[in-house]
Amino acid sequence: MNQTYFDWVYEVTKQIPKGKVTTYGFIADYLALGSARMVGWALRHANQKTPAHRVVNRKGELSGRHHFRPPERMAQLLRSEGVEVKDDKILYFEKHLWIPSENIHEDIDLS
DNA sequence: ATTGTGACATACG
DNA sequence: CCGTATGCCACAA
Repeated sequence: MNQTYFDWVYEVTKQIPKGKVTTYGFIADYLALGSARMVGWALRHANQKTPAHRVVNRKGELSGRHHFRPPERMAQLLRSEGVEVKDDKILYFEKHLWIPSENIHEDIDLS
């Protein structure tokens, strides 16, 4: 099976530690391929194993919550990991921010 | 090949 | 703060 851009997005997303979050832009940046839009689009196709709730937009807003069932689940998952969420925004966003390019030291393998 | 579609980001008024 | 415009580019039809 040919791996696609989507698979890379999933791999990066799976590297996000519990209690941390990152943005669509940083992921796109790390991949140096596609764009932030592609990341969001890819995550829409993400399976349940992908912690897509740890990816938010640049303002720290849960812009993808409508794709969760129910939508409140995204914030719920984040809170359960110690991330404070208020009004669909992450509080102390910078404190929880996790940047792929500064934290992933090994290349992602596509098998 | 062409068109439409985005869970975005940035710039501008 | 809000709305609009533009760039972005993989993917499906």
